[in-house]
Amino acid sequence: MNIGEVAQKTGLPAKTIRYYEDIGLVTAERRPNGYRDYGDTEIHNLRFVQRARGLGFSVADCRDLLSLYRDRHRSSSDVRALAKARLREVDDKIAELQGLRATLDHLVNACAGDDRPDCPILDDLAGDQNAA
Amino acid sequence: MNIGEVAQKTGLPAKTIRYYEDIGLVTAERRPNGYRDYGDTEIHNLRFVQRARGLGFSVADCRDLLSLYRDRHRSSSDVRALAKARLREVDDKIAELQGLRATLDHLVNACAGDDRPDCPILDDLAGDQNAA
DNA sequence: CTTGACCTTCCAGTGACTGGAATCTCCATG
DNA sequence: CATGGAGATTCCAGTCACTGGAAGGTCAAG
Repeated sequence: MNIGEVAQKTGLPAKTIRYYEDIGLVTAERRPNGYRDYGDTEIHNLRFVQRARGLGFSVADCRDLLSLYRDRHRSSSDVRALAKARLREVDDKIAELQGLRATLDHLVNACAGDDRPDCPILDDLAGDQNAA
Repeated sequence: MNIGEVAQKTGLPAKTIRYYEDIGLVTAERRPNGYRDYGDTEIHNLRFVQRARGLGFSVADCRDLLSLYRDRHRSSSDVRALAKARLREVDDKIAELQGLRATLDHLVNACAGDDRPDCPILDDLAGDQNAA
């Protein structure tokens, strides 16, 4: 199967698929004419990576997950550790963003948003103690 | 004031301060010896950028915010629009991460995490319909 | 035989820094 | 006055995960 068809089937851009080959994540055979040739296994692996990336795993994580996936004798605890670490990252990020959200919301509500120049948002960014 | 002192006062790495000058965000005068020379205004602007970046505004946003800050005749509505756009971004990101969190949490709970190879997490990534 | 779609490689750019090398300036001490 | 070390300068390269674009090879249809 040519890369274009794979791109259509998976929804991954051809550029990205080539990139994954460049970094040795999912490689393909070559035809005599130099074209990449994909089979079911490669498509499967690409979708695997696509899902993992969708869950926010780094490409390095994907590499580990793929190799665990291919290892029939892995322990599920190894995989679970990766997932838990990712879960912690997500939790941290959510907490951080919720803090930001509160501040931004506060500032947006404090600001009249009219034609006048007074702006508690800028006052706050400027470090004005009486701001917002 | 030398860049090192500014770095200490603001907590910004000297590298970052130089970078901000490179991209024309916060510039400094030069002494005859070529050293950058910072005054209160520059420190103030650097802290302004630092706070805005802390709220997740892009460097491009910071540029806009700084120029609005310097413009005595700006309308607060312009600033408010930027803050509201940023708030929306944050909300979207939080929603996305909460979706991921739910999936990850589900998978982590479904996985025994022991020495056996069975792993619902990998099954799910592999697209196994009966997974997790 | 030509056209156009599709494939190839390689180089450069993204955002916001960060690390490191080579060189220069300043100040204090011997 | 020489020297040493801290701190300043510039410039180049790397990060992460792609993405865009140029230049050129391949293939099937008309």
